Amino acid sequence: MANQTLDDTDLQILQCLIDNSLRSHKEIGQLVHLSGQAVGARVRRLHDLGVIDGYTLRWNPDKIGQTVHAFVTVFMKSNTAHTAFLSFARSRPEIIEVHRVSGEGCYWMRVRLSGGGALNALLDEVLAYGNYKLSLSIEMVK
Amino acid sequence: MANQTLDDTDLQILQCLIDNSLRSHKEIGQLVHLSGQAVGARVRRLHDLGVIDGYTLRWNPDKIGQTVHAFVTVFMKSNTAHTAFLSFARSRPEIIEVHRVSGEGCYWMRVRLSGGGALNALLDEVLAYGNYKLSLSIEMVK
DNA sequence: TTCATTTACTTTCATAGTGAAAGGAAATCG
DNA sequence: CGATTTCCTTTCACTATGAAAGTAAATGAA
Repeated sequence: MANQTLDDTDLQILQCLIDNSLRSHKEIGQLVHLSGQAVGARVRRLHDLGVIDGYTLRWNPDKIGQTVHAFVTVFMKSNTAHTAFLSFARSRPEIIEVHRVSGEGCYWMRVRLSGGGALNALLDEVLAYGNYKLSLSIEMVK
Repeated sequence: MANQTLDDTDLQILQCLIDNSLRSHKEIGQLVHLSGQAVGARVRRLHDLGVIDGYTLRWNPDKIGQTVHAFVTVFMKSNTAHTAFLSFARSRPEIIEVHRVSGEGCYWMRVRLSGGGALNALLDEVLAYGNYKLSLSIEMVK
């Protein structure tokens, strides 16, 4: 296999697919001056290199009733609570994303819920592991 | 057009596509007991209803050298800085996502950068609009 | 230099996925 | 009761795809 590095064409293809992963290789090929098959080969390489992890949707949670979008910074109350907290976080589908962070708090997470009641219930459960700070997203402006 | 509501099958299809948007309609159809074409029609409806916004990639920014992933909460220093800050944020490709928030600060944003130097430079610019709090993502654990 | 190898591409071809159209079954409604 | 609507299936034509074969340029060794 070739060089581990990506050239400009690879990045262009990547950007193009991030924008719309259904674009055909042929169409992308016209942009980057390659045949569709050559684009296909590069996409496969991006996959092999681990640059591309998978294909997914851009979608609208509030259209299925998940109107609350919030960010929660968690401050663990003890050193032993970490693994328990992690398995809790992983088990909850309303917790979309969790990061171990340095700076403010120990963990940061993004949650999506159907309303204030659900948020209240979730935060109550978080309290078992530590304190938190909450930011509600009013609008995603970018 | 039909009812505005989505049934369980629609949600199953949605979940399936979020997991892997390249799955064929036929394969999804086998899961939800429909023909591929019926799945296609429902996917089109999800599009029309605005539930599905587009198709994109799950990918790995650190593989292209963007190794720093950070969350920045911004506290505006004046009421007039908002629009300027927004156009600044929108113009910077390293600022991936921006939300207006209630709770901690005025805005929350996610940034991806090539290293500490770039982060330092970006934060310097943010200081023109207000103060900030920074959290570095050590690892995305979910 | 010359020949062999590698890399990355194009073209060709067989296969699979797609949307459009036509037709059918069940539910709704006057 | 028949008409309409909704949602589905089947069929069909078209397009996108990956595999294979062939080509051209670059690299490297004798």
